[in-house]
Formats: sequence, C-alpha cells, structure tokens
Amino acid sequence: MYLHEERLLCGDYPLNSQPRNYGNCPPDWKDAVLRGQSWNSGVKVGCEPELSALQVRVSLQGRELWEQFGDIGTEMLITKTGRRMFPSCRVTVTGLNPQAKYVLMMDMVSFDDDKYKWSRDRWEVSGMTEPHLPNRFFIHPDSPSLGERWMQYPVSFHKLKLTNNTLNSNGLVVLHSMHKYQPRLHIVQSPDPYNPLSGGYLRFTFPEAAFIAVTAYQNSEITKLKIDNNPFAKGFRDNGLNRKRFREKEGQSSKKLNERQLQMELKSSNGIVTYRGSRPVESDDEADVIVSSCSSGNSYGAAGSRTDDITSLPAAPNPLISAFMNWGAAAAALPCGQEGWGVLDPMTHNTHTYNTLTTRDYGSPGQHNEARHTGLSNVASPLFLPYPPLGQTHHLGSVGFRRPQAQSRKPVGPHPPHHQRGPSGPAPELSHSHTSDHQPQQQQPEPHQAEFDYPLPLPPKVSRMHLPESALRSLEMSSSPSVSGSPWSLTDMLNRIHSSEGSGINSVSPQGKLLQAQAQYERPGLELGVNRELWPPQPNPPLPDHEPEYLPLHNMMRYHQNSLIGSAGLLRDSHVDPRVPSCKAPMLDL
DNA sequence: TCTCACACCTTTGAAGTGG
DNA sequence: CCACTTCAAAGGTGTGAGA
Repeated sequence: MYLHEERLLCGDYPLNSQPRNYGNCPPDWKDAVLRGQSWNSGVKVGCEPELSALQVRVSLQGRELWEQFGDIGTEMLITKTGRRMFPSCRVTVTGLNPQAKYVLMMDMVSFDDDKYKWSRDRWEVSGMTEPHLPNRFFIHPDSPSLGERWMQYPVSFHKLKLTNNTLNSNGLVVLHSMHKYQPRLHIVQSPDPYNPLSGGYLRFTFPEAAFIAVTAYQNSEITKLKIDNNPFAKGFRDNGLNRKRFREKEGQSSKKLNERQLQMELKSSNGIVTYRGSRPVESDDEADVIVSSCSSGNSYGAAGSRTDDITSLPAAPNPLISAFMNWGAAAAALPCGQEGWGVLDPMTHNTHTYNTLTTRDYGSPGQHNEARHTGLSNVASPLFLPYPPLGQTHHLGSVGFRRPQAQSRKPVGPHPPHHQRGPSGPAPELSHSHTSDHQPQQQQPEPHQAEFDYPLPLPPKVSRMHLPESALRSLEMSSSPSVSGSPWSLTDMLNRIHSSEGSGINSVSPQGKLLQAQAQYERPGLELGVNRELWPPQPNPPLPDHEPEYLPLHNMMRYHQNSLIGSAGLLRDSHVDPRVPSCKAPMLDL
C-alpha cells in the first residue's frame, strides 16, 4: 500500500497526504482488480457475513509523525511493567454498520524474520528471530461499541502497552527486544444470534508504523524525536537543561569554571575582580549566568543560548547534546523555531480532525465510484507492484525502515527540522474512551493540513462508572488464564464479550480494565489466496496482510484452531474452541 | 542487553470556592 | 447547582548507573 501503487491504480486522483486509508473490500475484489475491472460491492449476493459487504476503511492518524519516526527507524521501548507506544496508534474507521456492534483490538505482528542489532549508527540484521510469541490482543476499552461510535471519533490505542515480560498478566502486548513489529488492527463484529450475517472479521496492518522493540533506545535521533513530541518527556527538552540533575552538575562545574575564571581574571587583570558586596561572585544565579555564556562555548548550551555553530565545539557529555552536535551543517541549515517544524504535531492536530481520504473525496459511502477506486487502490495496490516483501528492506543494510508512499511525501531529511522544535508543541494523544490522557493542546492550525481535515467533535468524556460493576464481574469470572497455560483465543473473547453484552456493557472500565487474550492465527493467506501467491510461506512468515483481510469469524476460528493443532495437537472441534468451556476468563487488567 | 531508581513532567480528579 | 480554581496523587517519560 504505497502511494505509487495507488497512483497506478487511481490515475490522477488527488491523494490525501494525511492518514492513509486501509480500505477493505469483499473477497472478490482481488479478482476484479486482477481482471482490471472495477470492483462493485453492490453485486454481492449470498449469505456472506455483513462485514464482508462493507467498505470498511481505516486510516492511521498522525501519519506525519509516524513518517518522521519511520525515516529514522522507529524504536519502541519495552519494559517489564509495560511501556506505552509513542507515537501511539490512532485510527479513523469508516464504512462500518452504524448499528452493529464491533470489537476493535490491536496486536503486534512480526515485520520480518530477523533479529536486529544496533551497530554504531544503524540497524543491522543479527540473525534469525526468536520463537514467535503467542499473540496478545489489546482490546480497545470501548469494545464492544456500535459502528456509529467507532466512526464518530478517531480510535486511539494509546493505552496499549508493550512489554518483554512473557509472564505478565496485566494486559500487555509481549514482544521480543530487537525485533521488528508492526501494529495490526482487528475489527470484529460481535456475533448476533438474530443476525446470521454478523460475526465478520477484518484486520488491517500498518507497515508505516513498524518499529523495533528495544529495552533502551539505540538511536539518539529517535530519543530526540520522542522528547520533542511526547508531552510526558517535556522535562528532557532543551537538551535536558532544565533538569535538576543537569542543573546540579552544571552548578558544580560552573562553580569550578567560575573559580577558574576568577583566577584567570585575577591573573590577567591584576586583581580586578567583579565583586558582589565584599566577596567574589559565587552565588548560583550569578554562576549560572557565567556558565551560560561559557556553556554555549562548551556546548552545554544553557537554555536560550544555544548556538547553531556547534560543530566546532568539544563533545558534550550529554548524549543528546552530542547527537545535536553531530548534526553538523545539515542541522544548522534547518529552519528554526516552531514555524520551522512545519508543524504542528499531527498527532495533536489530528485529534480534532477527520482527515481521511475517505470522508473528503473518495470514501464516503455515498460516493461509490470514487470510494471504490480509492478503496480498490488502497487495498489492491500491493498486488500489482512487486515491492519487496516487508522483510526485505533491511537486507539492504539500511538503517531506516521502508517508507511506504514515499513519492507523496515531502522529503524528510535524516535530521528533520523537528529537532529544533521548541519546548512547545508536544504531541498529545487523544483518548476518546474517557478523558484524554494526552489532552490536546491548543495550537495554531496547520495550514496545509487544514485543507484536508474535517473537524470532528471532541469525544465525550466517559465516566468511570460507564461499565456497571456487575458487568465487569461477569466478564472477569473466576480464574484468569496464565500465559503458560492455554491462551485465550479470539473466540473466547468474543464469546465473553458477546455474553456480556446482555449485561449492558458499553465499554470496559476506563481504569485500564483490558480484556486480553491470546491467539495464534499467524499463518498468512487464510482467506486470500492471492496473498499466498505474493508471499510464499516462510519459516516464520511475516504477516501477509498489508491490506485488510476479511475473515468470516467461523473461518477465522477454524484457522486459528488449525494453527494450534500443529503445536498443541489438542483441538479437534472445528467450531468450538475447547478452551471456551474451561470457564477461564479473559485477562482483565484491574 | 537489560533492569532499576530517579527526576521531571502531564494528566486526572477530588476538594474548595464563589456566583 | 454550576463553573472555575487549586492541589495532590497517579502515572508516563528518558536518563544513567550498574548488573
């Protein structure tokens, strides 16, 4: 799903440079595309699940920020207790049945079969991947909700946490360090006993959001980018000059410097020394002033005194400063100031906007032709352009990640201007499940973006008591599945969710009560044979679904179970997950 | 490569206040 | 009762030392 592919298919359709759309089409769209025909969802007949007939599209929000990270090589910190992603995944969804209930969840899938290592200034392949971990889903706390609700606001997965602790049971997504992953969104229609067409299943992967999981940041540019954009890391901006630790160090060194300077001055000026009162200046304040001027020369750069001419300065003890210095002339040539960033944080801005290709020009449900084209191209483009499989890009030994839609993007150099961004302009995330975790900050609108954006109302705040306690308990059940034990399948979750719907569940408690489950249907090409053709099976196959896949729920379950048979050899019933009646509950993060 | 304690920061919600 | 402000706790950050 790259832009050039879209162009091939779309002709001259103007493309929104903002979030990409991940259109979904019924299973027959690929045939139509291969025949060079226009796909027409209106001709669908038969008893296929409802979801298959919908032109569901998903757009990743904050694409510019993702691109900035992707250009450098996104890294996501994983910790034992779990670490949020930044940027987090936020998507807009269109094309759902407003009155049907859906569960949205996200997991991480391997980007390729390699393990990486950071070598000096680039990522290099370092052997084969470790055994794949069973998938863990992060179910959006608002699940299940009506399609209407999912489409009303961007859906944020900012609460998703990554961990390397395989024993965790707190609703975290487990990843291997030094492995590359990409987020994958699942849209599951809640089974409705009165609607035989319900229960479809779609999934969308976001290759541009691929990242390498790390336990400590390797690339200082990534660190810088995160600091500049993540409001929680605000304390590290200005090269950390406003941090106490730094100030203390600076204070000590400044005193020494001050003393030395005083001695120098005493020597050179025959005893003419600046005195405050009756003694030489030694107060911290005054020392700071002195050090600021000195530190500029020493590349410490006190706040407000940073100079662009840093290339000739000695190495700074702070790695960030070092990184800063290493930019050299390229960095110095970049525009300064917030205006120079170009931007406003897309994350922030998109929070209130609905800048999807779909809604503006191509995808509204009533605009079938254009929507069809766009959707078709979005989905089908990978079929035509033999871009290297996802896992191949790194074989070139490149540092960065492949850049989808590279043609459409304004060039972002290796040292994008955001490095010089000021302290303002973080990238808050929007939580629509309840009060925003990262409250959007008021920023001036981004001119070029405004052209594409449609304003969306701010999502309502959801009370903590939105989910009745009784409903929670019904979900919770007695025992929780252990990681080592039988994992929870999607079936389990859906059964549980479905059964709980009768209890009036509209959303899971915002207190981080997360349904969590594990599934192991990682085999590619379940429904889409074309995928198999394009990506032959691999030892540990990367996810083939760069485009959305439609999976009737029962098929998915069967597939899921089949995939388990090989390893566990326990599953026989193709319709009933034998683990369901075990009364194990999905993991709840209480 | 990984873990942990730390300082710094934002977010969140309760409590207080005034109209 | 509502809107607004204040305050403290919770929790998200990267850092840096040490294993």
